[in-house]
Amino acid sequence: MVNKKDEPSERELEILQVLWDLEPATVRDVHEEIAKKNNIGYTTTLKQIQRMFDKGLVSRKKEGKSHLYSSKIGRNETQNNLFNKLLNTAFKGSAMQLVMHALGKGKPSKEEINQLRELLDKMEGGKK
Amino acid sequence: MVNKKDEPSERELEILQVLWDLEPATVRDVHEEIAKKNNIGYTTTLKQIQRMFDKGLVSRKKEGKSHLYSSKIGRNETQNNLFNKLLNTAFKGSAMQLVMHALGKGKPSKEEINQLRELLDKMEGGKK
DNA sequence: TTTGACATACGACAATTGTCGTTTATATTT
DNA sequence: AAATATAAACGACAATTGTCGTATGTCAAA
Repeated sequence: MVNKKDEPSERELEILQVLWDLEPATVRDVHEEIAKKNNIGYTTTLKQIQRMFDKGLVSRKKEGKSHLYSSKIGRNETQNNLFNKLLNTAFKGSAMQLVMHALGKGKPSKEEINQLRELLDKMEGGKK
Repeated sequence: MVNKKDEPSERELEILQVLWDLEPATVRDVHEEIAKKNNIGYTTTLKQIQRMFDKGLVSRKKEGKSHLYSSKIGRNETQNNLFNKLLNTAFKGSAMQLVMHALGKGKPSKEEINQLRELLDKMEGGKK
């Protein structure tokens, strides 16, 4: 279980996002999604995905004339990595600061606020 | 006020971190810090900083034979940008999800928890 | 004023990333 | 089977990044 630290690049992350929702998906599928927001050619997406395959970021299986791709790293794991990176670089490891920051931004609904309170209670309970 | 989207690179961010703490600082100052964690040469850091200067990420002023550098973008602004990026890419814009994630990780102290509760109260208050 | 000791400036190089154009392979439709 | 779509494979190219080595400038001590 060698911890390969493959931080996906910007575009790669976009592609992974799509895959996590649609997988297994063809290059075309992914491209259509990506192309909604970015004006790039099909072969660009194709190349990107192929490189991801070479790096082992995604797996694939032949299906007719095309390939069906799936991500090899999970959304959760990736969130975790990126989160940690942000935490350690920009926020100097202070999760609290990050939380405050996050709360300051989005406007949580009443429900969400309560949900958070509960979580806090639980955390406090579970502590010594 | 042209919104130049200069996401600092990995290394650049490291350098900014140091600058935010020490500025105004010489290349040497910054390098000594960076070198604690990374085994790279002085000219590497120098070059990096010079490029940052060219890009307008930092400013400088001659002081004797060396230069004193300062960051031109604030820590806060940068945190904001990076935070947003993470939010939109990996967390699909759900700040709550990110908050939960963050709380799940670090173990906030009792005090911090209370601090958070207060913040929640305040937020709820400020919402219709 | 000559000599170090540093600091900066310059230029190079490899790897990665984002983008394509072109060619080749493979289904599918006549 | 021949023609037509599509998908994949290749190879290219420019920009960015991380890293240095070498050359040049400059302040300060001998």
